[in-house]
Amino acid sequence: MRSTGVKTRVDRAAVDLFAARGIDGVSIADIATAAGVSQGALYRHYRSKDELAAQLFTIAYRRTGAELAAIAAAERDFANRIAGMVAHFCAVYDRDPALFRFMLISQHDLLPRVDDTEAAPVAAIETAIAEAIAANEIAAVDIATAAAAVMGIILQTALFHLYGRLHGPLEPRAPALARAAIAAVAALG
Amino acid sequence: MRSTGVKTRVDRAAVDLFAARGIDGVSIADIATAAGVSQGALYRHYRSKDELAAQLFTIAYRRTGAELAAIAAAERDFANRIAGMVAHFCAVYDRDPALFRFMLISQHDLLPRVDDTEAAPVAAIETAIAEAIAANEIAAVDIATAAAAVMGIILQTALFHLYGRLHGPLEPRAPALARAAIAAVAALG
Amino acid sequence: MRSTGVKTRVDRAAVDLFAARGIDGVSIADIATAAGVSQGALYRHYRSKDELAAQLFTIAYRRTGAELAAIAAAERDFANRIAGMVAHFCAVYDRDPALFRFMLISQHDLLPRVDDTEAAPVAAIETAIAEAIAANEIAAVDIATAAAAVMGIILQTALFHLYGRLHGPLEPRAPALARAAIAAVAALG
Amino acid sequence: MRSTGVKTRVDRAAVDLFAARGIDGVSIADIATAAGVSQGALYRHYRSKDELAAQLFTIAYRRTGAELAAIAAAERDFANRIAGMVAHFCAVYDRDPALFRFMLISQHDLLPRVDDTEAAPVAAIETAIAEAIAANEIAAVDIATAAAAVMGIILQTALFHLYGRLHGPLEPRAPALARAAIAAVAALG
DNA sequence: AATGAATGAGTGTTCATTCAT
DNA sequence: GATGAATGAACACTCATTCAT
Repeated sequence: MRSTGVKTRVDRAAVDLFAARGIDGVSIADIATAAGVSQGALYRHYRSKDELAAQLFTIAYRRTGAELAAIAAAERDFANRIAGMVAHFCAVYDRDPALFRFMLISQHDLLPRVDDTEAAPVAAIETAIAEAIAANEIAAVDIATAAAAVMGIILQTALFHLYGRLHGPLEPRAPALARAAIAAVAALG
Repeated sequence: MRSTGVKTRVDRAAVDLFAARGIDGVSIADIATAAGVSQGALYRHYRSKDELAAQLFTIAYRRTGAELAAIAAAERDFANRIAGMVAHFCAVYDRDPALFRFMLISQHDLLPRVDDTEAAPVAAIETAIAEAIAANEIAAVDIATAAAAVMGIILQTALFHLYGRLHGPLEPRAPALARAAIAAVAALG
Repeated sequence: MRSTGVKTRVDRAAVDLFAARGIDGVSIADIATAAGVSQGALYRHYRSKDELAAQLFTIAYRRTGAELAAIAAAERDFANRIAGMVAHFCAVYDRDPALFRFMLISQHDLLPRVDDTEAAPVAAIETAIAEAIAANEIAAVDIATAAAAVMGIILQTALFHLYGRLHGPLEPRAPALARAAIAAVAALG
Repeated sequence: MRSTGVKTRVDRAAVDLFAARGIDGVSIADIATAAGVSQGALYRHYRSKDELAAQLFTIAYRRTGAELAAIAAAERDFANRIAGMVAHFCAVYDRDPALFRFMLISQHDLLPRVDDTEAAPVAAIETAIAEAIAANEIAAVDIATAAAAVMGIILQTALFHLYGRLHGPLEPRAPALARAAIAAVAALG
């Protein structure tokens, strides 16, 4: 039971600081101080600042992708799948807005490093759309375009919340967002 | 007396480099070299690197906001206003994807510095939605939520294009995106 | 004539410090301070500490090699060539013992980086030996072995001087060292 | 109660690594890993990295000095003493070239710490020369100068071998090197 | 007006050493 | 005794900014 919980504290501090100031706006010294750890200790868990950021991103990204895929697999039709995934996005946001913000603002740098393209959250959405088309639940649409609309509605809502344009938990908004997403996809047809 | 257009070249180089590597990934030396200018000359036009980035962002941001407002003002009903604005976003993207990418990836840092809230692109969209509600063109919806959906559909589409998920000019996609945006807003009601 | 002589002062300080404490025993801060220059200024002339050390070594190494070759070429027989080269080594030592010491102690690290094998001081000695054999001035010996003996006599004498085992300028000792070198080569035959 | 031979393994690993990369190029972690020991365990045998290097050097240095002195004492005349000592140097080199290289490249740092001047290998050579002069075996020469020539011939040959300029075991070369050393000393007179 | 050398604070990273377990 | 996580003081290097020319 050695766990001083160094890694846990480092991860938490890093996500919070990265979310607030961006990866480049945060120094290793900042993270170490916020985590209550020496700078050197950090390097026992991550080989570099780059790896720290990439790990945090990749793990959250893959986990979210896997959760979305599981949710979609558990629902029977397109509408419920979209509703479930939208609700999950909202729940993820509500639970840890800093992590969500970190992912939004660092995706431009870090997405290219995630090669596991199947683990992507967007893949779960694309799969749901593709299957809905195949099952004649919705009209044929370009899958990438439709997925962009769905993700855009969710992520921009989260962003507006982060910017203070929206308030309160996101999860109660999930049903409305799901309806909007489904309508948008239908309108693309 | 050749107007070397130092500022023009600096601005161009800065946008391209910022878009490609992020603001922190680009040094003043990089920009000066790419612009064919000395580092010192750069400081004749901008007091700091921060100011350079903020200026580039703010000007493009306000110009886009003003153009959107003008387009909305020139159209008579909600559907045409959304269509016009969506088409304009697409045109802006097609004309200068680097500028678009610069704005997308640096909004998290630079948006807080733009205090002129009326000049924001989102303000034009919100106004169009508010007026449509007032004119009973659409059902009452939360304006910010609806604006988020509209912007999300547009911006995420642009992002997918930047990430290589979509190809070809965006403008031909404008009508479909507009339909999706309008449908999404309607579904939120 | 901008010359603040930064490079000159950096080179001098670096050689002196490297000679006294070894390359790894000297920090960039040490060199900058000793040269009366900021650390950053140093990087305008050398891309890295490594390159600084390698440049100082390579230039002195090649210059010495070229001078030895010129001296050998100017003399008619083996005895005079060895005498000239030994005298030159002594003169180089007397003029700048720190540079000599720097070269002796850093050869293990830096020699592998000098690819120009013809420019080596040892090459001049080997050439003189090979030509003496060809001209039947001396008996046939293994050239590398003979060159090792000649260089060993010179360099170990310099080392003894650096360690305080010998005193006074080296040049007066040159004739005796040359005799010893020639006798050693002859005895190897 | 298995004598794990921690110290033995540490010493071996340290010599090999120091020889290959220099003292400063090797970390305690490197040595511990190569020796299959924890870093902490290393400090049970040596108080510091400095002390480790100094001990390894000093012990080998003194042992070699003592062996040379014994060899010289066992021979009757100058020629046989030099021959014996040269042969011993070659044998030491052939048996453990890494140790030899370690001593050659670290002598600049570590020699000043060996205060026991009588234990030095060079002392054995100087004694042999001094006694040969006293016994009228050779002409009077400056002892330090003559010792430098003898050691230079041996050590530079070893260095050439380490640099790949010479090949095969050194011991067969011992007689020739001894002749060269004796001739060099004679020529210095 | 323009240059680019110089500055110096700040960065990520390494590593000898310590010490709780 | 042995371990290896933790420390913290270096270190090499970068870069926005200044300023003498």
